[in-house]
This record gives sequence, C-alpha cells and structure tokens, in this order.
Amino acid sequence: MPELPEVETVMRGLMPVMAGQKINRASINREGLRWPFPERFAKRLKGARVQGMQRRAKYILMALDTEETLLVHLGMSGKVTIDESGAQPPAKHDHVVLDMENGVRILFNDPRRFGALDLLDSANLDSHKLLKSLGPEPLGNAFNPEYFAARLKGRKSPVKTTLLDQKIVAGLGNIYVCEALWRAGIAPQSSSAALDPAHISSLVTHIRDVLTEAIAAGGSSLKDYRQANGALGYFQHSFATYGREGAPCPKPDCDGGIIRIVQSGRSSFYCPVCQQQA
DNA sequence: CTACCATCCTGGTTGC
DNA sequence: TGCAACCAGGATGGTA
Repeated sequence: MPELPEVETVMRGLMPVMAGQKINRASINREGLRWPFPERFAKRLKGARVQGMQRRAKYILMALDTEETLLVHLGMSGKVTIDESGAQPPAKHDHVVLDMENGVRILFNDPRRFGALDLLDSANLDSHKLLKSLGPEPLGNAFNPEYFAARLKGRKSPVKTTLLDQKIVAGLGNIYVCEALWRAGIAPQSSSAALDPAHISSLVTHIRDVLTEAIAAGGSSLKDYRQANGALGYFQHSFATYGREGAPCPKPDCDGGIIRIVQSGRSSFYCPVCQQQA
C-alpha cells in the first residue's frame, strides 16, 4: 500500500504525537518482520527520546537521543495506529507497540510482514543496507531531467520497470508510476533508452506533480490503508488509470479505454490511445 | 552493470 | 457456503 505519499502522510501524523516524547515502554510481540528485529530491541528503545523524524524514499527515520535512529518500513501491508487513550489492547498483527511519555500508544501492524523495523547508527544512516543504494528523492533537486536522462541511457528494460527501481529514483511504487506515465502520455512498455528529452522532462514534472497532489490529499486509501490519525486518504478518487481496467480514459477528447498488462509480474494500467510508445 | 525470477506472508476477492 | 486459486501497494537476493 504505502508508496511515498502514504509514507509521508503517516510520518506527518506521527510527528506531533511522538516528536520530543520519550518512549516509556516498547512491547515486541514477535521476533521480527521481513528480517529479525535488532538485538535487545525493546531495551534500546525504552527511555529513548524521539528528537525528530524524516522520510527517505518509503522509509520513516526517527532520530532518537541515544545516537540511534529507528527505521520504519511499512512494506506492503504495514499500518501505524495512534491510540490517544494509551490503553488500546494490541490486536492481531500489532507486532510492536510503543507507549510514549505523553500517554499515547503507537501500534505497528503488518499482516503480511513484508515491513521492517531496525535501529541504525545515526551518524552513518547512509551505510545501512536498506538506504545505501537508494536513488534521489523524486521531489528533490537531484532528480532532474539531466540526471534522469543519464540513468535511462542504455537501459533496455521498459520505462515502467525502470521507474519502480529504487536505485534510479526512490519512493515510487506501482500506483504512482502508472499515474505519472499516463499524465506524461508515455506507454509503460516504452524502452527506457528510447525516451526523448521532451518525454524525460515531462515525466520528471508529472512524477513530481502526482506525488505532491497525493501528499496534499493524505495519500491513497486502497483496501484499508489509513493515515496514522485514522483518517482516510482520498487521492484514489483522482486515479486516471490505476485499478480502472475497462473504464474510459479520463483525458479530455481521448476516446480510449484503460487496459491492464503485466510487466515484470506487476500490473500496469494505461490508455493505449493517448499514451504513445516511445 | 543489467535483467530476470523466486521468495518472504496474510487476507480479500473471484470463480467453480 | 465451501473451498481453491489467484491477486495485492515492496524489495531483496540469487543467478545468468
């Protein structure tokens, strides 16, 4: 579920209730998720104060006053719940529970367990295995047409696949790649190397725009995704292609319909009429 | 370096 | 209504 806009939204929800607060108690209800939790996980969290937090790609990084940083990755099915009452009993798949000094309880839930929690050395965040190979942030200045063109050059795989590669640009997932390609009018199976400069700068612009709009909407709620405060995101109502197989293309004056194809085992939704093959 | 594929899991939906 | 098959927002790690 969570791509960059959803992770950003969850982080923004956690910030006001966690920043500046000490972790009074950490309950670890299983050994790990995607990977085992770090050694003495609960002990290292207990008593630590959350100094601040930032998002990198699809990761939330919470800086603690112990020179360690708590990394949170929601994977496919991860959710975070803020319980203001502080007494909500952990439910099924609530694997980690943090009780903050302000009385708020934070519950990390992840049925499929593709998510991850880890503790990193705050002085060497970039050397962590999950962070060291990440490409630039799509909303930052380092992701620009020049950089993107250089990374597309000589790449034989389809542009859809390239955009999902976190080493090229970090934070996009299946949904927002489909949406950005539709906005840019580029077919997902276009060869990466075949994109011309106009395609490339259009794609950069539309990637930025769709992510920015989705963040403003609180992310997209598919299945039961919610913001950390329990509110539903509403960007899913703005999807042009994702999950809309058989529906008319929403582009004005386009008489095409959205179709679904499979690329590298993932669904791609697009309009074969207005999205040109480069 | 690039490309391809299996894999980690649960749960919701679809189809017989 | 039961049950099996299939599908899902991610990303690693192995192999070629």
